[in-house]
Amino acid sequence: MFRGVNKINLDAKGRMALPARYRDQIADCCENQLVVTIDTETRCLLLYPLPEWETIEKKIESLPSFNPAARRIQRLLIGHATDLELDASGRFLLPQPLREYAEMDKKLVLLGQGRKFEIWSEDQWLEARDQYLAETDESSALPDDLQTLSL
Amino acid sequence: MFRGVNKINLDAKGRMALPARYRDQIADCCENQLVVTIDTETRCLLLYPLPEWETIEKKIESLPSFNPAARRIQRLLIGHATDLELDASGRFLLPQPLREYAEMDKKLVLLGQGRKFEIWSEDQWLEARDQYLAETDESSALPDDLQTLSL
DNA sequence: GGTAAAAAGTGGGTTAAAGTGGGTCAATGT
DNA sequence: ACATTGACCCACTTTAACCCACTTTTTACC
Repeated sequence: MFRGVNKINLDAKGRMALPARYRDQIADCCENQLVVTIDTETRCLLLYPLPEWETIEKKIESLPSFNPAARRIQRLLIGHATDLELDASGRFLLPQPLREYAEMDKKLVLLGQGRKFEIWSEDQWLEARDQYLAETDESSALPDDLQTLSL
Repeated sequence: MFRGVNKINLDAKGRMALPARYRDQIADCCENQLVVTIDTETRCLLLYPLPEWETIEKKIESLPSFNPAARRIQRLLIGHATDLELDASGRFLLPQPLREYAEMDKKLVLLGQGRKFEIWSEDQWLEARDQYLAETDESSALPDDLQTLSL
């Protein structure tokens, strides 16, 4: 389970370092094999351990090719999914097209999100977060089984 | 499983290079024998490892010849299918009629799509992608078993 | 709490590999 | 026979993988 916010710098070559506290876990669960792809709703990236991604990919891939909604998801998610491997110092290269998509410059935020991470440009993240905060919990409709969630 | 976006240049002779990261896989699964054909829904091309194509071709061939929709698919897909072989530097020649169909000039995008690739003119791809992104996940009707897909 | 040591983060140089362009020659068909 | 096209080969340019070194932060121990 990945948790937490991490401010990270992208270097001039487009590399970012995975924070040290996640490295053991990543080495264990996927031998440093990761997959990044785009988030289709917001301009951020999703980072999965390879096995985790593969289960998702299988479901998406087996959808009927003539269904337009299926093609859309396949092209967006599988189309942008890129294999990554950590280098000796725990860094990886973010593919240029994905950096462009998420409007990334130097300052990034890595968000732990359970079985995956999200990677945001810091500006985009702060903006999105403030917007979320501006909405009240009541104003956004939750699925039924979450109405009773107790924090 | 093929994944990912790759920006590729078409040279003056109409050749494109298969990105190095796919070469081993292609050499293994089909000894560099590929088949390219058109996508019937959008102006892009489909690139298959030969064995993969053959199974698809068999299915298409066995469709009833008196069904007009079947004839359409047969003519379009099988009709445009062209065998390709990688040269020593991992490149292949895209047949001119297919280049015209997909409105290709210099800048291309190769999209990994599971068991096949898609090849787009970069302009066409960006346009199609932006259009997909403008649709929300909710608005596009997915098959039931994917409604619950959790990324 | 301060200091030293270790680890993490960061930057950048080097080198090998990938990508790209183009010339030549052989094959094909007119 | 000639023109056109594609296969093969070679050379140049660009990129990214690898390695090393420096800075900063954290941790441990005094």
